[in-house]
Amino acid sequence: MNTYLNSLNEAQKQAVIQKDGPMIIIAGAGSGKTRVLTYRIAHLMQQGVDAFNILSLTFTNKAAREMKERIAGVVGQSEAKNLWMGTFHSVFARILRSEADKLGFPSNFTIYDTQDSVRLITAIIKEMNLDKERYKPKQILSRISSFKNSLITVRAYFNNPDLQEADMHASRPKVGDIYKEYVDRCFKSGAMDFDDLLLRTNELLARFPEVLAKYQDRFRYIMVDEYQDTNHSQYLIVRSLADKYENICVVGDDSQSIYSFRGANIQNILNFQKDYPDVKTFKLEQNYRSTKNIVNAANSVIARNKTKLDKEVWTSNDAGDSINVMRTISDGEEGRFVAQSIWENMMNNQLTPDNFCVLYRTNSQSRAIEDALRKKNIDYTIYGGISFYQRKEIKDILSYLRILINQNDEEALKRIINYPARGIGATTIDRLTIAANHYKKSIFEIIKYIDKIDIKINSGTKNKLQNFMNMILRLQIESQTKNAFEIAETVVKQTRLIKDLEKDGTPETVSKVENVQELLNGIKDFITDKIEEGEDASLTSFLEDVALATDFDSKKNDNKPSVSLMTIHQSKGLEYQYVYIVGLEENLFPSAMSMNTRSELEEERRLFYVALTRAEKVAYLTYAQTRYRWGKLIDSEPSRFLEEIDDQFLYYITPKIPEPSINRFVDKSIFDDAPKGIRFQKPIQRKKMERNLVRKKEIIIPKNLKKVSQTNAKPNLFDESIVVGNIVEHNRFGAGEVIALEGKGPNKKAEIKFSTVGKKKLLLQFAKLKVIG
DNA sequence: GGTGGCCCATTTTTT
DNA sequence: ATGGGCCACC
Repeated sequence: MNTYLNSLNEAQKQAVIQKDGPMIIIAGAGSGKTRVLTYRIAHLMQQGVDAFNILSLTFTNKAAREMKERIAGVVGQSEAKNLWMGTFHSVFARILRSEADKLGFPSNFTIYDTQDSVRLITAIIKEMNLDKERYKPKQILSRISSFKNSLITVRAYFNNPDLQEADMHASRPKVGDIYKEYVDRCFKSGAMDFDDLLLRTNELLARFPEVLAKYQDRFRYIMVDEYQDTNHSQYLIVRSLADKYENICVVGDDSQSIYSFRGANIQNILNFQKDYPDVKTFKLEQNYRSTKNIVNAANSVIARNKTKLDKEVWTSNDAGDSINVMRTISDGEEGRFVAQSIWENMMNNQLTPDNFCVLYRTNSQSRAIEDALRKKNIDYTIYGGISFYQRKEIKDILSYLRILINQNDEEALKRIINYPARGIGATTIDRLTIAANHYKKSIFEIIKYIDKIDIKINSGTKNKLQNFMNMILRLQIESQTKNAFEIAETVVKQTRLIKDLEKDGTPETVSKVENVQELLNGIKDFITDKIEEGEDASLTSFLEDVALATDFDSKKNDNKPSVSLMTIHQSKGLEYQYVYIVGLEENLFPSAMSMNTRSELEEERRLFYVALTRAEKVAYLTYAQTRYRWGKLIDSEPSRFLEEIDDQFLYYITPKIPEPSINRFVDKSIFDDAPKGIRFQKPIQRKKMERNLVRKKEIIIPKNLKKVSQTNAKPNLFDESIVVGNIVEHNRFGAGEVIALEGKGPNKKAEIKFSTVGKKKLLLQFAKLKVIG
């Protein structure tokens, strides 16, 4: 038989060679799921199935790309290229583009990201004169999103008394009206939001039987990865498409379902066997990734969940180290511990930083870790947070590009119509919006016909509007002959955006200008890549990529090995030798928002399970007794998850001490003005561990040092300390040498030669330099 | 209509 | 702590 089959265990092999009919692969963490999926697709192709007839849906673009590469390794590049592989959103965006006219959308429809959606909803709430305290735009959006993911259209909403009652009860009787207006406005703008990409696909398949038949015939073999995180809308798409041939293979792990907050429905995987009674079930239970201690510890935690499928993950790997538990005084100390520990493990085991990963529940926790790693000169890459494409200066340019593709794109238009300033103010935009709503046209069309309609805008402003419109129209014409890079470059030049940014010359704007440059380079790379691969290199294609890209997908430019910092959600599917899970505190992890119901808590527990099972060799769990949150120092209790791990797998670096019970009835901060008693800290018991002593010495930082770094408010401490010849470190530019100083007090500047960006003059009071040599 | 300063929320996770 | 939104003044 084929050689690749020999590298598989029995369960994996069975799953790979099962060709037809419905099947489910329950894949425990680290059980070689991707291998199985990859080989299964390759095997199908070797059995004569045409790549064009295989649809494989993944959770991230990155997963799709990697899988495609691996399949190419087995069946060859040219064949692999024909596979339909990608995220639900990207695959169906592509299909929607080619069928858009049926739904009344232009084929070059815009994809609204969350920011666009929130802004539109904010505008609608304002136009409807609703109280934005009661109607919080983000909350409204998430409600609308959940409607869409459950296929509750506007009409379905108004036909459903229960839903309306619920909103009435929540004192938000206008939710349905906002929903309706939001959908109308998206439609008028030729825009779909993320949920529309799924909802409209369902609409397409439901309303047009011939379209359904076409895709049913095209996708004879369907595979869905991470099935536990599909929502109802995705579920229905898959069911519809698979309805004819029923060659449907879903893969997932119910223990790793962590996206219910965005509508994922764990029941999809739990009920798969009910949907297809003649389903074949395969269980991948052998874990190849982690040590026994890690696998068993993870099992001991997840065992507490009631909702789960029956499976037993095991490993034949070594027992390995115990899982280390570390308590620190503060989040700052937690960061320093992590940095110190990573450094020691790197030194002791001759490891590069890319073997380490720090996982946290919320993005905001990254800061303390970053600070500590930077101080130790350990390279790190931070994933998530505000993505590059969300930054204002980038979104502004993208908005210009979007308008060129789709002039009805309302959100793009509103961003740029007066940026850079061209004398078109809020009042004008309000009037245009009212007219647009009245005539059921887009704002851009209103501007086009501004002389022909009754609108209260004076002639000077009309002129400005027409100048703006003409500029866009001109650029549109240019965009027909230029490629995406050239047109972006033209936009930047013609709109004088960079000039506008440069005019106030603070270091922040310097970085903005660089970001713009980076965007242009990115577009250039995109075009080169696509042309090389013989794929669509158009501006539309670029914008779609951007809209659906996650932070992971934007490849980091330098490939210097670095420690990875990310939220646990983002770590799904990844693995690292050493994993640090930080912030294991009640109200943080599990999150305070997720402790109200059993199912929410179970999801947090699955999240913890995911985090722990990322580790191959060593895991560290840390928690801090105090932490800065909302700009305030708060006390924390250790997470219940620490208690839930079977003790035999744990090693307490800091001894486990009974926490003083906290009075939950009275907020002690109301006594803040009372005289402070002596703060008694429990002596640390040093029974077992020498290595702790070493660590302790390293990580205890004099208290005043912390103060110093935090009171950078008024007089910058480094003002006087920096001298010519110092080696300093800058947040973004990295290390550099001070070659000259000028000015006094707040105007004092240093000229610094950076290896990365060359010479720069920076105002010391802003530059936040650290002397490192 | 534009700009600058003040105030406020923000921190759960993301395609 | 920090950025974004809003208001008041130019």
